[in-house]
Amino acid sequence: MDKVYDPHTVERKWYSFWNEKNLFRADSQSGNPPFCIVIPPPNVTGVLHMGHALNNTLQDISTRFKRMAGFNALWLPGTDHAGIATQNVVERELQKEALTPEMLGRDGFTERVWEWKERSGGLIIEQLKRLGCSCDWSRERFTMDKGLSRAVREVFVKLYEEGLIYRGDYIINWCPRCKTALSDLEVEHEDTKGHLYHIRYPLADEQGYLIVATTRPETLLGDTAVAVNPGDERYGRFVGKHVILPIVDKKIPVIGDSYVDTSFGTGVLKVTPAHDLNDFEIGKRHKLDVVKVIDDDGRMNERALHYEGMDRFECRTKIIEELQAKGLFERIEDYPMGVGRCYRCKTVVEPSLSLQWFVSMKRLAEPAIEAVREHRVRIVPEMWEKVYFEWMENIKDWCISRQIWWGHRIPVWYCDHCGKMYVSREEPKTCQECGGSLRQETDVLDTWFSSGLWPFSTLGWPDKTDDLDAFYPTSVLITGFDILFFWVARMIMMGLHFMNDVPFRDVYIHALVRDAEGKKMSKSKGNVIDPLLVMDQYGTDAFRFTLAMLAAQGRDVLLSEERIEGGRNFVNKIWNASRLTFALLENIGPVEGAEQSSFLPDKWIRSRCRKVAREVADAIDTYRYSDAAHQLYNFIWHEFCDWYLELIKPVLYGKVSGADRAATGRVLQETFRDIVTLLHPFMPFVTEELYQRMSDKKSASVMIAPFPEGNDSEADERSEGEMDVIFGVIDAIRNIRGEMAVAPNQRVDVLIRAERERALIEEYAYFIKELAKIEKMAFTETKPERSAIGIYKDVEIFVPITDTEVIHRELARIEKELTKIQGEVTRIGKKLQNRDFREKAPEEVIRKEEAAHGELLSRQEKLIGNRTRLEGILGR
RNA sequence: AGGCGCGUAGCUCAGUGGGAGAGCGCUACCUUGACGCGGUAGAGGUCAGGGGUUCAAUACCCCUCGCGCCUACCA
Repeated sequence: MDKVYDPHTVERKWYSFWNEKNLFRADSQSGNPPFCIVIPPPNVTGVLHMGHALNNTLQDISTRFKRMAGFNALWLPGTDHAGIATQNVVERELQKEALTPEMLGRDGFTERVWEWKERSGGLIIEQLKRLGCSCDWSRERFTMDKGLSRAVREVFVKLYEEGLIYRGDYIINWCPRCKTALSDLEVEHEDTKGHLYHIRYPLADEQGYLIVATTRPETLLGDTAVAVNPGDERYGRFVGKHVILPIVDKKIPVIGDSYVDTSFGTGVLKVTPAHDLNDFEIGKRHKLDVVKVIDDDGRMNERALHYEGMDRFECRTKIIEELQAKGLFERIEDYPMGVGRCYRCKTVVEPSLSLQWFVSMKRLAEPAIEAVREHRVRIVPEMWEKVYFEWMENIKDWCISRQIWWGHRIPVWYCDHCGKMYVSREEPKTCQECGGSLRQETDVLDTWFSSGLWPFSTLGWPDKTDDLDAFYPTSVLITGFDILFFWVARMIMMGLHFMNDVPFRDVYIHALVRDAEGKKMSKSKGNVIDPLLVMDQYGTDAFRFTLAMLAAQGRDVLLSEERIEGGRNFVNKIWNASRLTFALLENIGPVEGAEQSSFLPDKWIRSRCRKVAREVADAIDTYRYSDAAHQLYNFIWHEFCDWYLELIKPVLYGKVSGADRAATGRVLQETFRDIVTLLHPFMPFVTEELYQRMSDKKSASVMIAPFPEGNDSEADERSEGEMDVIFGVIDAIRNIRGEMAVAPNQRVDVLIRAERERALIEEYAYFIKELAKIEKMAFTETKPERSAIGIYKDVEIFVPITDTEVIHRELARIEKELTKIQGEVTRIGKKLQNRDFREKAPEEVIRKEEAAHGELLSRQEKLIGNRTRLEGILGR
């Protein structure tokens, strides 16, 4: 084995090994309890980024753990067709060939997208495999495949029949770049520095004008009224009169509507029902005309007079110029405002009146709110429940139609002749009313419409399948908070509505990955760390383990190369520990028939290992991945490597007479196997490599090795307590050596004064001497004069001092510690004298404080004793 | 505007109603027969500030300041 672990040589081989052995596969007929996760399907256009890496690492940890713990584990993978994103990608590709979608036509274009999908769409799946994901690839799904498309149609038709889907004219968010409607969630809000323009609208029947304040002067061309608050003393009298709409020179009414805020702007509101949600509502109340002046491509249309064909933002400037020229411009002031942008292409979204399809949400939301309130779906961390409720309780109808070609085409047909509409699972041939020919609706559905069905459509719905029986509801959904509304909430609503049961029992919401400065990683900021490069450079296992360590609940994950380096060092540490372990075991030969060891370090490490196994299992089960990883890190590095391996070296090298080498070898072997097994969910590749090298492996793969049973009742508290004494004594001696600047390789003599612990220390004297680098160790009844003192509980350790300069150093050290102790003694002493404390604090706390107080006093006394002796030597 | 979250060692972060922790960084020493991607020891904190509840607060409540995020139809 190499001195340094090389991930590249081992990682490749094991993934195909698992695959060939069919270890990823779940069985719907299995008698084992089910555990199921459906993957948040990445976009087919996607390449693996840090968010995916974290998300899928956590899913894999849970899945691998549950599989090893005896569950019938299914991690169901797949990808999302990502309507707008994918269409954009293919459009860009066409551009290179000087083609447009229009030139290919709808069928030609979608064919191109499928081609593209077959060619490049599998990239992210391959990257997930590199990450080590143990998905059941035989069940991989795609939101546009036959089965899922059928599920989409079924849901659309059912909801329509139930009156929960409707079509109508409403103000929606329009992206002039993508040329499609967007749902409210697909609009990103951004604070920008805007302006408030004050414009004069001349009165029609008398002198003067009303001054209107607006952030969007270009929409003036579509104004059909001016509104004031009817109770406004300044303007009330104008209600019912008219003003002349500037530039257009058209008479429009002044209306009274309580929506108008008298304290905002001038108190006069221009009303453009076709380009503003509130104006639209006002327009409905007052039956106003609706004049659309901006086209689907963001340019002014024929209703915009001489501005026809001009870009909406250029028009804004020109309109102001024209108003100034006409003396109708009052003034301009800075005004911070929110601008909506398309989440795909960042173009400023245009609120626009449009005929679209909607899902009526209220009735669907109510049971979904209940389900979370009653914890039939448990959201972890709980804090996200509030966010969920907040949104669900104020939910608005969902615009689901998109004016693009890539996606599930809405299953609605219109008769060319009589206009009758058919909503149907199967394509109707001709109009039943008049026999006329039918044309299918050209719009497709929002991608999230099909994603919302994912937990049951992937398991075979609408058919009744074994998979649905076995795995629905799924166990847990693991995802980031950024798609809580987009996806999680909708799955809960759809699952309840169509399956009559929640889609998953738990939702674990993990943090976002950010850079070391806490900034969101983005290509434009140039602060992205590419997970694939990281895996190349540091190894997949190191990367995964680092992510798990950083994935504390409810916090952002700040990733830096230094952290990953730490992960790599840990993997390397394990690698080297295994080199030693294998060498030691080979050295002593077979250990299978060995006796149960009575060697204290053996009993101690077994006890610790069982506890850690238990804690790791608990932590993964409750999504505390970071806790689990830290437990393992500390146990393996600081207990197994730093202490245990060092303690057993002399035994296994045959330097301790009377030791049962085989018994200790057996414990080493068992413990090492446990460690590798416990680590496997976190670092699948090295652990498989090491497992396969073991002479005592229990399964064909560590992937299906039983997860070590942790059991607190088997904890060996007595052995742990005794080891603490040994550790305490060694630490005390090392501390003195360090403080007195004794070189690490220089052996020292020590005298030990102990009563109760004497037998134990004597028994393990050899090990103490080895680990603390002691030449001669002896016991004493009296306190030697010329020595430095180390204390562990009642045990006093003396290291003789020869040099006067060292005496001064020791005195300084004692002084420093005494100061610290004095503070503590005073603090606890006060507490113990407090009558309220003695009366009201729990018995246990009082005893604990008394014990601490006593120990401090005894330590203080010992230190003072030594100080007095040393000062005596110096003749003070 | 409302909501949520966060301010703990130089940096990044855990943590808990009763003796302040980790990783990295830093200092000193060390080729101890697995590992320098290592070992041993060490320095470093009024747990943002103020008030309250409590025998006891870094932790629970309120306020202030600073930072981040989400939701929102005030033009």
